[in-house]
Amino acid sequence: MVYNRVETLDRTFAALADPTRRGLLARLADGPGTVSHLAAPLPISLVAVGKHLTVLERAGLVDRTRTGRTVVCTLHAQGLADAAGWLASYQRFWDDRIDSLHRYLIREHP
Amino acid sequence: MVYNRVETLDRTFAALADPTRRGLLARLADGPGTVSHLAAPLPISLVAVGKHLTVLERAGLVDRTRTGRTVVCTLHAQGLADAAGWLASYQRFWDDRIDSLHRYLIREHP
DNA sequence: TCGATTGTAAACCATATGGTTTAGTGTTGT
DNA sequence: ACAACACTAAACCATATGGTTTACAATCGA
Repeated sequence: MVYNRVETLDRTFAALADPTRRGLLARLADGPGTVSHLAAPLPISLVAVGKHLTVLERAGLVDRTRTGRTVVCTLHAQGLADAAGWLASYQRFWDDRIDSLHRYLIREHP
Repeated sequence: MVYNRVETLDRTFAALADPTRRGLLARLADGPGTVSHLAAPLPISLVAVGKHLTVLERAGLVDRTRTGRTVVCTLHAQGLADAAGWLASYQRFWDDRIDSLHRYLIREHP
């Protein structure tokens, strides 16, 4: 595992520890959205949502692309895959029915 | 999923966000250990390790059982399984890559 | 052009986190 | 009995986090 990956895992798990951010990811799983659109249903300010999106971006979980004056956010699953890959190394502790090929792919091609 | 699980997910992901705690889990994957034993190779105080273990216990990731004056810690994978379960709902966002890699391996290395 | 819209930056606040040192509570071995 | 051991609790400190309000920059539409 590349050393830099450790810091990324830190950021990824820390990003996932907040329910607002997990909610944003769940929303983005249905498709891209602008910052305003993502913030609209939430009970916090637009500024706070912007900060959450910055955290998610630094964790490698979302991409932000500015087009004009709006910023469209999309799910960037690499961070999620990294976190899942780390957890997969512990899968034997709770799941006997493991797909060995899947584990092999995670391990050999992270 | 039970509603209360959300707070547990918060604690679980937050616990996993610290490299010292991930190291403790990796160590515990090889078998149980006392607090002193777990702390010995680490460059921080025993007190700090004890706090980390409290965090891991509250996150449902380790069990602590006192026997005499020593406390033996064991991996409790339910929290890890919960986190992996949450991530699994996003697996379709990166599984395509795994599938194509699988097809590549089958095609190039039959 | 100019006001409205979209988003970020800055400053601020309360609380949480990760570490320390020092005390304290049991437990063990001699 | 009692000193050493294993761990936890308490107090403390520096920094991080999640939220606010206000200010700012950039873009769009009329």
